[in-house]
Amino acid sequence: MGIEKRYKVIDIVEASKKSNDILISGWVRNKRQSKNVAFLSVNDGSTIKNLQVVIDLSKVEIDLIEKINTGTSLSIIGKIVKSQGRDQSFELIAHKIYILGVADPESYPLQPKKHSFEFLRDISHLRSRTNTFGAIFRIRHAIIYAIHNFFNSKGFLNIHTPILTSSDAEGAGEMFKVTTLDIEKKIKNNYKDDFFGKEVNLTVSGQLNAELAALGLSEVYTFGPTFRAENSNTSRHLAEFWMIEPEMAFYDIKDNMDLAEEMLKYLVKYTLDNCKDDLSFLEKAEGDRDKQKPMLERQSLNLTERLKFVCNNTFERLKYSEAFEILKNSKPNKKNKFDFPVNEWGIDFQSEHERYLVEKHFKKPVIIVDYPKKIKAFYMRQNDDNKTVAAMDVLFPIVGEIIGGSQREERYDKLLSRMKEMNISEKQLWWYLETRKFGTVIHSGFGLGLERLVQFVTGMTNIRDVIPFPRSPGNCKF
RNA sequence: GCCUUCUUAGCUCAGUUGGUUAGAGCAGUAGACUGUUAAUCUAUUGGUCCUAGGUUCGAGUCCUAGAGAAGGCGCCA
Repeated sequence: MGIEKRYKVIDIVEASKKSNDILISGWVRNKRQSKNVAFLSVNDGSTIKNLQVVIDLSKVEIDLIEKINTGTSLSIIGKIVKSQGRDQSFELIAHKIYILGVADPESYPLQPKKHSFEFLRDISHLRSRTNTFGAIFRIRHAIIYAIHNFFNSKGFLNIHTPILTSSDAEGAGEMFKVTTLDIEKKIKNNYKDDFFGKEVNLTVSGQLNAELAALGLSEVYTFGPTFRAENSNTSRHLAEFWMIEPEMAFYDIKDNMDLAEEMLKYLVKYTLDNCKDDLSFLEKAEGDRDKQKPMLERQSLNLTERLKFVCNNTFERLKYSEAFEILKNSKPNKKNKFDFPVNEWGIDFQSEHERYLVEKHFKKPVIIVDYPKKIKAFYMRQNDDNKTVAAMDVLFPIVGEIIGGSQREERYDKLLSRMKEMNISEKQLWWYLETRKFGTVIHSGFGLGLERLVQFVTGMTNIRDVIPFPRSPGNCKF
């Protein structure tokens, strides 16, 4: 061992490499044994498919074979041949087997059977060895790659915005404090003695910094971790998640919507084209789970149908006021079926309202624009009606709000007066204001939650299952 | 943070109206079997019924509190 080139499982199951003796390494998913022959299903994470390894028991030490169980890591040198079995076209006839690490079958928690996602979440350190999580993480990678691809092809620059931030004026949620002070000693909030000499938090958004860069580089995007200390206990919130935030000079709200729609379609199409095996595995798994559910809770479209649906349909665009009228006159509202009635212009839509618009009324992705200014952030551009701002939310089935964005207020006076109205410290954000003082231009941007997109593409119902090591209230394991 | 539900073998789950020694499938272990594919067949090990109190002649089952989890809601991406 050592001289042979290591092949990946995907190289063999997709197209036979016809060298004589080749080397494969991976983890055993399953062993099947009869009197004269044993079969191993070996996976190395390169594909959802397993490599079938055939062992002639008369030619290999039996002690060695007995040490091999589900979870064992090994390297095998052997020959690729056409498979006699029905589930694969090629298989590896083992000539030499090296056990790298045994896995005690009495204590190894993964079995060749279905495990609940809750159980696998408790063993996140091992769950990437399962079919489902292998598929999810390969798809997650494909999406990340496609994001950079998309922006690069459009001339966007990737900007790293800081993770440590001293601005707490963004209003995007509760923040995690960062300090080197000894909290055991109960120092009375004297941040002058702290590492940075001031109060510092983990970022809740890279937007304000990205705006600075866009107002000089034209088109930029950030793609980094985001931290929210909200006590959110839902299947679509994390305390640490990854967000993509493009920020574009010379883009108005319509350009912004066009970009958001083009991008989502590109990313979904990319996974349809490049993750076929993983998607069809997830689709089948979802179908099996659906069969256990009552008719009403089942998906009306299967996974790839839902993805194609996004790619092939123009997103419905409408103003908040139009959405408000539709909801106000909707059957569930008139019959008092909503928990939150739609009666007064200016209310914030609840997720039941968004789901009605997306899943019942339009039956496709929806972009709502021009929200009432009093329910939106200070930096959003005020419309001429003096009531609304150029904000947009892209709503998807199941996951809800997948993108939130706006045209930014580029007029110094308007921005300043809005900050005063909303009690945002102009002293703290002097640098933000200066971009409007010197060479201001119209510009726009939005935030896309990576995990929510991965959730939609994989059909996973809990966001904690689309990030390798989820952080949520009361949970920071692994 | 609020509401609802759940917690029984390593995993997935049964467990009747409160009643003797708590069950199944899978995994594990032992064996059988000429190429299997969540292999099959036979036998078999394995339990603090989440924790702490309480009611009762008797609690896996009923009550109270706590812990953890899931789903829904709010906050949002």
